[in-house]
Amino acid sequence: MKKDKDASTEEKIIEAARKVFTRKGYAATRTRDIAQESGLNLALLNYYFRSKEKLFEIIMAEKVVQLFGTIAPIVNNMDTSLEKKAGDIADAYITMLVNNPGLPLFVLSEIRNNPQMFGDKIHAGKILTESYFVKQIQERRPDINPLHLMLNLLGMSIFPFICQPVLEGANVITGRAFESLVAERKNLIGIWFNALLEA
Amino acid sequence: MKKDKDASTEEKIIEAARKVFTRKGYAATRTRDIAQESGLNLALLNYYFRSKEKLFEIIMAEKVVQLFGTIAPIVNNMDTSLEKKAGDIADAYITMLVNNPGLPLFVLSEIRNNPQMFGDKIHAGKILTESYFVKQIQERRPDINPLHLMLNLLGMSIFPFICQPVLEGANVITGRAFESLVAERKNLIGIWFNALLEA
DNA sequence: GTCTATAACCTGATAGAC
DNA sequence: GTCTATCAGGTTATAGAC
Repeated sequence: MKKDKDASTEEKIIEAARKVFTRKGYAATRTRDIAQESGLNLALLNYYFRSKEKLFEIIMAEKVVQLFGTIAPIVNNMDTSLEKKAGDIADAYITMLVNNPGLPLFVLSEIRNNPQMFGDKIHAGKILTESYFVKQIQERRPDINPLHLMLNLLGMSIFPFICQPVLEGANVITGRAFESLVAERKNLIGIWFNALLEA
Repeated sequence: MKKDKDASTEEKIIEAARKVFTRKGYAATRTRDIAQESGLNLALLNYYFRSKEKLFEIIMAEKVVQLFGTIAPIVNNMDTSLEKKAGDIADAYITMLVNNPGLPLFVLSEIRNNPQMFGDKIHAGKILTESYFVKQIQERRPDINPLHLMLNLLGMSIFPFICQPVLEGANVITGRAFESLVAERKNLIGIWFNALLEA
């Protein structure tokens, strides 16, 4: 884990851009915010990255991989059971999202704002339709569209983080308590998913 | 259902603002976009609503009520069982969201972008902690934080709509097929929620 | 490579004719 | 009430000194 102390100027800008873009979205962030957050000045952003848009594309590509790539190795593992995979997926997502709580809302909003910009760039399609995990679901429950169960599993893992700003704002559950709650879910979701497989 | 033909100028602007704000979010919409969408000119927006921000506040307040108010009458109904309520909530949300698929992503993003602006304005707190529905969950499963089951139920209902732009963009499921899929869930979610209650 | 100053452009809001 | 033209301020990007 490199720290700011010895980070290159380029890396300082990237790190600041990560923070600001993911917190406020593309349209609402000002390049001045990124410059200030990085402790550097505005001109350097263009010196290193040519434009706000180019800088954004770098961050966005990185975040798309982070969101959709987290479970890629799990869903195509041919050596684990359906039940094990479900638990692994929940665990992987929650562990990653506790450190990046704003990630899903950021990526999904930006895709909404610019649908044509992605499309093919997202391997979510493969995970949701062609993965070994989906095949295992189909074998177990040939009577139901496997997408239903995928959405339930991903929703149970990711949805709490999408709601976090509301839960915080409405004082339903905040800070550490929220983190404890989602940590509990690492184990519960596997159990719940099994129940859904039987239902 | 009034149509544009006899809608007042004020209503034309509101209707255009609804469309543009919910599709692109506050920061990314230009008042010019709203003017064009309404078929009117820029100056009229300020004539009727003073500023972009005031116009936005009207739309946002409306959308917050739409998102959080949809299930308010259901969760406090003292005459229905836990199981019935779960099915009713799924049905109410999905029915409403098929006509407003972008609503959750819009409202949740804007709250993230401006957390302090809301906070108290959202009765989500009451629904998630003080509703009769939550009491019924606690009675049935005193061993688990009822928020877990609320998040699962709301996630199963709402999460597919949050993913819709990705599902469309990655060609996983589009248009009519998506609508059929979520329609199926109106009945399935009640069954699934019962399974979670037992798990 | 890094900075300050500024150009070029865009956006929200208004003035004023009709 | 509605429109065109325009202002004032902010934002991205660049020029040019160091």
